[in-house]
Amino acid sequence: MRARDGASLQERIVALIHERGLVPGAPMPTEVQLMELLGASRNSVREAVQALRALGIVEIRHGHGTFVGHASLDVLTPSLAFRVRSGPGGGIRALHDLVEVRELLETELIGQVAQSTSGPRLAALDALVNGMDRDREADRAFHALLYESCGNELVLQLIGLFWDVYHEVEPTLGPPEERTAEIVVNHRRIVAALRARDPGAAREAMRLHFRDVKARIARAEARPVPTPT
Amino acid sequence: MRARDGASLQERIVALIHERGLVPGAPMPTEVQLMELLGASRNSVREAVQALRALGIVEIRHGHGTFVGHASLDVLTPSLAFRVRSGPGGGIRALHDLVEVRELLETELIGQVAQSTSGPRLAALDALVNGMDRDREADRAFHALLYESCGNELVLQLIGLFWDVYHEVEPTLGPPEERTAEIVVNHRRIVAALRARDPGAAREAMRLHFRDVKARIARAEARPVPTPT
DNA sequence: TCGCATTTGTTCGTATGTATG
DNA sequence: CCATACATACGAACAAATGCG
Repeated sequence: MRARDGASLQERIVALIHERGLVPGAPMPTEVQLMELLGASRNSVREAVQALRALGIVEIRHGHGTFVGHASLDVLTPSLAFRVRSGPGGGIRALHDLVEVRELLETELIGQVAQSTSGPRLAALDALVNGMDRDREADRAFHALLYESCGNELVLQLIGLFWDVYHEVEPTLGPPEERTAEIVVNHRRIVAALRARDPGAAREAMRLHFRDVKARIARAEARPVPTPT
Repeated sequence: MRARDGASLQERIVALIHERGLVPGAPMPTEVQLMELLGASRNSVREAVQALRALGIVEIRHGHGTFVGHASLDVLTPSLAFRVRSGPGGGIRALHDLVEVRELLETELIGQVAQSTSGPRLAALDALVNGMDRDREADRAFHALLYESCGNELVLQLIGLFWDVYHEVEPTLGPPEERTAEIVVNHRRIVAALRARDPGAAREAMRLHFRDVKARIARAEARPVPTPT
């Protein structure tokens, strides 16, 4: 193990996880054990482990130990948010691209689930729409619930990730535009299309929803750039 | 700056980048400068910086300095690859989900570019298909070139990321199945649909392409799990 | 070509905070 | 309250890579 030194410590620790068949939640070797396993000092081991923590590959619990992580996509929020913010023109363009990817995914997905969304789920979606003016998170839950029946955990996390990044960057666009009425109408239209089991209408409703989101970005683009303190 | 200690060093460094308006490629403060700016020891600073490096937020050049990174999505390859591999059942299910997301994105995108792909681009695509039996990377370049005209850098990187992760994990499925003929036929069908400027046919051709990819995964699922050393 | 300064990479020793039994 | 195990943090020193005069 100490022999092959082409790989970085970070990569060697990942290889070690796979070799031992460690599954998410399993305890990692302690720092001292990693030191002797990898033939490296404590600080080098810690730097590698911190990098893996940033990637969600391990989880660290202070005073308790280090454990194999689930590599959930939400750990990538800082990276994506940084990417968007540091884009040209204050990141307006990057934000537009981000929303467009959400639109791509969700228009395609909504067409797939349009004919198979159950009655109880429709009722739950209705409830979320009703709470949208009060609860900010209702929108996030709405979009997650829409595609839950796909059984594709990755796409759910991707959509959640993009939602998080958008709502982290969006406040920098300027003063919040409260257009709750528009938003609610757009979401009701989506649910109505699902209830009618009409994939084409569902896709169209989704496009209209994102048309408004992109319009908000376009308005911010036209406005003078807010001075970044 | 030294005052507020609610945020982690990692977050404070990111905040510092934004406060100073540092753009990708710009030089970061040296480790010693970060020490005094953040009021932390060198080791602590290094651990935070290494985490940011893993996320692609900074780039480190030994003996030269640390620079603001581009947060390109390909740094997320280890995280996604780990996630797929550590999924239940050797990650077959997670791999299926991954390919399905690619399919979602690419079927939607191909419909968008079907009517606007220029002649020279079509010729370049033809050339890539012809080289696919020899050059493994030709497939990656093909899918990247398809959507280049969208002008959405994020979606290009996402598709590249998924391609990389798939081809990193795929060899663990078992012995390579060389079905170059099938692959070439599928890609030719896509180019033909673009040449005919037929979005519906393009989407269908893309579906057929991914149908074969998913079939390969399904065959691997039926096979006994290869013992992980 | 050489030597020097700068910067990151690695290691050691030590002390402190935290969770568990 | 104590003891143990673990992660966190700090300071100092030396090694290695890069750039420059």
